[in-house]
Amino acid sequence: MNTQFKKGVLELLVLLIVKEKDRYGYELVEAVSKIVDVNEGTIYPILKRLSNEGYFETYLEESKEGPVRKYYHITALGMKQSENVLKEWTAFASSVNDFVKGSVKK
Amino acid sequence: MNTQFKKGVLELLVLLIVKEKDRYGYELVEAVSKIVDVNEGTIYPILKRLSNEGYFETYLEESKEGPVRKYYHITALGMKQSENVLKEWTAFASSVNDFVKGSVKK
DNA sequence: TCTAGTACTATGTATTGTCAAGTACTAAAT
DNA sequence: ATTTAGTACTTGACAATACATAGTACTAGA
Repeated sequence: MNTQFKKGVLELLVLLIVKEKDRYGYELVEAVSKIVDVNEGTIYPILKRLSNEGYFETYLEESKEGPVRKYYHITALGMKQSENVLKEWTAFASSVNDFVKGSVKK
Repeated sequence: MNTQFKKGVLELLVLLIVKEKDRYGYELVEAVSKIVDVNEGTIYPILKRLSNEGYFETYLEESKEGPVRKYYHITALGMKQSENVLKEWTAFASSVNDFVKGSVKK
Protein backbone atom coordinates (compact mmCIF):
# COMPACT_ATOMS: atom_id res chain seq x y z
CA MET A 1 0.00 0.00 0.00
CA ASN A 2 1.11 3.53 -0.75
CA THR A 3 2.64 4.84 2.45
CA GLN A 4 2.21 8.46 1.51
CA PHE A 5 -1.57 8.31 1.23
CA LYS A 6 -1.76 7.51 4.94
CA LYS A 7 -0.11 10.71 6.09
CA GLY A 8 -2.58 12.69 8.11
CA VAL A 9 -5.34 10.18 7.54
CA LEU A 10 -4.13 7.92 10.34
CA GLU A 11 -4.55 10.81 12.73
CA LEU A 12 -8.13 11.19 11.57
CA LEU A 13 -8.85 7.49 11.96
CA VAL A 14 -7.33 7.39 15.44
CA LEU A 15 -9.37 10.42 16.51
CA LEU A 16 -12.61 8.90 15.22
CA ILE A 17 -11.97 5.51 16.81
CA VAL A 18 -11.10 6.94 20.22
CA LYS A 19 -14.10 9.27 19.95
CA GLU A 20 -16.36 6.20 19.74
CA LYS A 21 -15.13 4.94 23.09
CA ASP A 22 -11.97 4.77 25.21
CA ARG A 23 -9.30 2.55 23.65
CA TYR A 24 -5.84 1.29 24.48
CA GLY A 25 -2.97 1.38 22.02
CA TYR A 26 -2.83 -2.21 20.96
CA GLU A 27 -6.57 -2.24 20.38
CA LEU A 28 -6.22 0.82 18.18
CA VAL A 29 -3.51 -0.80 16.10
CA GLU A 30 -5.94 -3.64 15.36
CA ALA A 31 -8.89 -1.33 14.73
CA VAL A 32 -6.96 0.91 12.33
CA SER A 33 -5.50 -2.16 10.61
CA LYS A 34 -8.99 -3.19 9.57
CA ILE A 35 -9.28 0.03 7.59
CA VAL A 36 -5.75 0.53 6.26
CA ASP A 37 -2.65 -1.57 6.65
CA VAL A 38 -0.60 -0.03 9.44
CA ASN A 39 2.40 -0.67 11.60
CA GLU A 40 2.51 -0.83 15.41
CA GLY A 41 5.39 1.64 15.49
CA THR A 42 3.21 4.12 13.62
CA ILE A 43 0.20 4.23 15.92
CA TYR A 44 1.98 4.70 19.25
CA PRO A 45 3.78 7.88 18.19
CA ILE A 46 0.47 9.28 16.93
CA LEU A 47 -1.13 8.57 20.30
CA LYS A 48 1.70 10.28 22.10
CA ARG A 49 1.49 13.30 19.82
CA LEU A 50 -2.28 13.64 20.11
CA SER A 51 -1.99 13.37 23.89
CA ASN A 52 0.72 16.03 24.00
CA GLU A 53 -1.49 18.28 21.91
CA GLY A 54 -4.30 17.88 24.43
CA TYR A 55 -6.67 15.83 22.29
CA PHE A 56 -6.48 12.75 24.51
CA GLU A 57 -6.24 12.03 28.23
CA THR A 58 -4.81 8.73 29.39
CA TYR A 59 -5.22 6.34 32.30
CA LEU A 60 -3.87 2.89 33.09
CA GLU A 61 -5.77 -0.31 33.68
CA GLU A 62 -4.58 -3.82 34.44
CA SER A 63 -5.28 -6.71 32.12
CA LYS A 64 -5.55 -10.43 32.73
CA GLU A 65 -4.07 -11.24 29.35
CA GLY A 66 -0.84 -9.29 29.52
CA PRO A 67 0.82 -6.12 30.73
CA VAL A 68 -0.93 -2.95 31.83
CA ARG A 69 -2.98 -1.14 29.19
CA LYS A 70 -2.85 2.59 28.60
CA TYR A 71 -6.30 3.86 27.72
CA TYR A 72 -6.93 6.96 25.65
CA HIS A 73 -9.96 9.16 26.24
CA ILE A 74 -10.86 12.02 23.91
CA THR A 75 -11.09 15.56 25.33
CA ALA A 76 -13.37 18.42 24.29
CA LEU A 77 -10.44 19.80 22.31
CA GLY A 78 -10.04 16.39 20.68
CA MET A 79 -13.70 16.34 19.68
CA LYS A 80 -13.28 19.70 18.01
CA GLN A 81 -10.12 18.57 16.28
CA SER A 82 -11.76 15.40 15.00
CA GLU A 83 -14.55 17.47 13.47
CA ASN A 84 -12.09 19.83 11.81
CA VAL A 85 -9.87 17.11 10.41
CA LEU A 86 -12.91 15.19 9.23
CA LYS A 87 -14.18 18.23 7.36
CA GLU A 88 -10.78 18.78 5.78
CA TRP A 89 -10.51 15.16 4.72
CA THR A 90 -14.01 15.13 3.23
CA ALA A 91 -13.34 18.29 1.25
CA PHE A 92 -9.95 17.06 0.10
CA ALA A 93 -11.06 13.57 -0.89
CA SER A 94 -14.12 14.76 -2.78
CA SER A 95 -12.11 17.37 -4.63
CA VAL A 96 -9.55 14.79 -5.71
CA ASN A 97 -12.20 12.22 -6.56
CA ASP A 98 -14.19 14.64 -8.67
CA PHE A 99 -11.12 15.32 -10.75
CA VAL A 100 -10.13 11.67 -10.93
CA LYS A 101 -13.57 10.62 -12.15
CA GLY A 102 -13.49 13.23 -14.89
CA SER A 103 -10.03 12.11 -15.85
CA VAL A 104 -10.94 8.45 -16.19
CA LYS A 105 -13.82 9.11 -18.56
CA LYS A 106 -11.59 10.74 -21.15
CA MET B 1 -5.35 22.95 3.92
CA ASN B 2 -3.93 19.86 5.57
CA THR B 3 -0.50 19.37 4.02
CA GLN B 4 -0.28 15.73 4.96
CA PHE B 5 -3.32 14.65 2.96
CA LYS B 6 -1.55 15.68 -0.21
CA LYS B 7 1.36 13.30 0.20
CA GLY B 8 1.34 10.92 -2.71
CA VAL B 9 -1.82 12.39 -4.14
CA LEU B 10 0.01 15.19 -5.92
CA GLU B 11 1.98 12.56 -7.82
CA LEU B 12 -1.29 10.99 -8.93
CA LEU B 13 -2.74 14.31 -10.04
CA VAL B 14 0.40 15.23 -11.97
CA LEU B 15 0.40 11.85 -13.72
CA LEU B 16 -3.25 12.16 -14.71
CA ILE B 17 -2.89 15.73 -15.95
CA VAL B 18 0.18 14.98 -18.07
CA LYS B 19 -1.53 11.83 -19.35
CA GLU B 20 -4.29 14.01 -20.79
CA LYS B 21 -1.80 15.93 -22.91
CA ASP B 22 1.76 17.27 -22.81
CA ARG B 23 2.20 20.03 -20.24
CA TYR B 24 4.91 22.36 -19.01
CA GLY B 25 5.67 22.91 -15.35
CA TYR B 26 4.06 26.26 -14.77
CA GLU B 27 0.90 25.07 -16.51
CA LEU B 28 0.82 22.05 -14.20
CA VAL B 29 1.13 24.21 -11.12
CA GLU B 30 -1.99 26.05 -12.23
CA ALA B 31 -3.86 22.89 -13.19
CA VAL B 32 -3.12 21.14 -9.91
CA SER B 33 -3.98 24.31 -7.98
CA LYS B 34 -7.51 24.11 -9.32
CA ILE B 35 -7.91 20.76 -7.56
CA VAL B 36 -5.90 21.25 -4.37
CA ASP B 37 -3.99 24.24 -3.11
CA VAL B 38 -0.35 23.70 -3.98
CA ASN B 39 2.99 25.45 -4.04
CA GLU B 40 5.22 26.02 -7.05
CA GLY B 41 8.21 24.62 -5.18
CA THR B 42 6.29 21.41 -4.65
CA ILE B 43 5.38 20.58 -8.25
CA TYR B 44 8.78 21.01 -9.89
CA PRO B 45 10.52 18.44 -7.68
CA ILE B 46 7.72 15.97 -8.44
CA LEU B 47 8.24 16.51 -12.16
CA LYS B 48 11.95 15.94 -11.80
CA ARG B 49 11.39 12.79 -9.79
CA LEU B 50 8.83 11.34 -12.17
CA SER B 51 11.15 12.07 -15.09
CA ASN B 52 14.08 10.38 -13.35
CA GLU B 53 11.89 7.35 -12.73
CA GLY B 54 11.11 7.13 -16.43
CA TYR B 55 7.46 8.15 -16.27
CA PHE B 56 7.95 11.34 -18.27
CA GLU B 57 10.06 12.47 -21.21
CA THR B 58 10.81 16.15 -21.64
CA TYR B 59 11.46 18.58 -24.46
CA LEU B 60 11.88 22.33 -24.67
CA GLU B 61 9.82 24.84 -26.58
CA GLU B 62 10.07 28.59 -26.86
CA SER B 63 7.31 30.88 -25.72
CA LYS B 64 6.28 34.39 -26.76
CA GLU B 65 5.17 35.24 -23.25
CA GLY B 66 8.30 34.40 -21.30
CA PRO B 67 11.25 32.08 -20.96
CA VAL B 68 11.57 28.63 -22.54
CA ARG B 69 9.07 26.03 -21.44
CA LYS B 70 9.97 22.48 -20.49
CA TYR B 71 7.23 20.13 -21.66
CA TYR B 72 6.50 16.80 -20.03
CA HIS B 73 5.22 13.84 -22.03
CA ILE B 74 4.05 10.63 -20.39
CA THR B 75 5.80 7.35 -21.32
CA ALA B 76 4.34 3.84 -21.52
CA LEU B 77 5.82 3.23 -18.09
CA GLY B 78 4.16 6.40 -16.87
CA MET B 79 0.80 5.22 -18.19
CA LYS B 80 1.15 2.02 -16.23
CA GLN B 81 2.21 3.90 -13.13
CA SER B 82 -0.74 6.26 -13.37
CA GLU B 83 -3.09 3.28 -13.53
CA ASN B 84 -1.48 1.63 -10.52
CA VAL B 85 -1.45 4.75 -8.39
CA LEU B 86 -5.01 5.51 -9.39
CA LYS B 87 -6.13 2.04 -8.30
CA GLU B 88 -4.29 2.43 -5.01
CA TRP B 89 -5.84 5.81 -4.37
CA THR B 90 -9.34 4.63 -5.20
CA ALA B 91 -9.00 1.63 -2.89
CA PHE B 92 -7.50 3.71 -0.13
CA ALA B 93 -9.99 6.57 -0.31
CA SER B 94 -13.04 4.32 -0.46
CA SER B 95 -11.78 2.26 2.47
CA VAL B 96 -11.29 5.39 4.56
CA ASN B 97 -14.57 6.92 3.43
CA ASP B 98 -16.54 3.78 4.23
CA PHE B 99 -15.23 3.89 7.77
CA VAL B 100 -15.72 7.61 8.11
CA LYS B 101 -19.35 7.42 6.99
CA GLY B 102 -20.06 4.69 9.51
CA SER B 103 -18.36 6.73 12.19
CA VAL B 104 -20.36 9.87 11.56
CA LYS B 105 -23.73 8.13 11.88
CA LYS B 106 -23.08 6.99 15.44
C1' DT C 1 13.75 51.45 -16.80
C1' DC C 2 10.67 49.61 -13.72
C1' DT C 3 7.09 46.35 -12.86
C1' DA C 4 4.22 42.35 -13.52
C1' DG C 5 3.65 38.01 -15.32
C1' DT C 6 5.74 33.85 -16.94
C1' DA C 7 8.96 29.87 -16.15
C1' DC C 8 12.29 27.08 -13.93
C1' DT C 9 15.82 25.68 -10.23
C1' DA C 10 17.96 24.98 -5.74
C1' DT C 11 18.24 24.48 -0.77
C1' DG C 12 17.02 23.89 3.85
C1' DT C 13 13.21 22.48 7.03
C1' DA C 14 9.19 20.08 9.12
C1' DT C 15 6.07 16.37 9.36
C1' DT C 16 4.93 11.82 9.56
C1' DG C 17 5.07 6.80 8.54
C1' DT C 18 8.30 2.53 8.65
C1' DC C 19 11.45 -0.68 10.46
C1' DA C 20 13.80 -2.89 13.95
C1' DA C 21 14.85 -3.84 18.35
C1' DG C 22 13.95 -4.12 23.07
C1' DT C 23 11.24 -4.58 27.57
C1' DA C 24 7.81 -7.01 30.08
C1' DC C 25 3.65 -9.43 31.46
C1' DT C 26 0.42 -13.82 31.14
C1' DA C 27 -0.80 -18.41 29.92
C1' DA C 28 -0.24 -22.66 27.65
C1' DA C 29 2.86 -26.19 25.80
C1' DT C 30 7.11 -28.99 26.23
C1' DA D 1 10.94 -25.56 35.06
C1' DT D 2 11.56 -23.56 30.73
C1' DT D 3 10.18 -22.19 26.35
C1' DT D 4 6.93 -20.13 23.24
C1' DA D 5 3.11 -17.30 21.73
C1' DG D 6 0.25 -13.55 22.38
C1' DT D 7 -0.43 -9.15 24.42
C1' DA D 8 1.25 -4.29 25.20
C1' DC D 9 4.18 -0.41 25.00
C1' DT D 10 8.60 2.36 23.93
C1' DT D 11 12.46 4.12 21.46
C1' DG D 12 15.56 5.60 17.74
C1' DA D 13 17.35 5.75 13.18
C1' DC D 14 15.59 6.37 8.59
C1' DA D 15 12.91 7.68 4.24
C1' DA D 16 9.59 10.21 1.62
C1' DT D 17 7.51 14.29 0.43
C1' DA D 18 5.42 19.06 0.86
C1' DC D 19 6.64 23.94 2.03
C1' DA D 20 9.09 28.29 2.19
C1' DT D 21 12.23 31.13 0.34
C1' DA D 22 15.30 32.81 -2.76
C1' DG D 23 17.41 33.26 -7.08
C1' DT D 24 17.78 33.41 -12.29
C1' DA D 25 15.88 34.95 -16.53
C1' DC D 26 12.74 36.12 -20.29
C1' DT D 27 8.78 39.24 -22.34
C1' DA D 28 5.71 43.09 -22.61
C1' DG D 29 3.67 47.23 -21.21
C1' DA D 30 3.61 51.55 -18.20
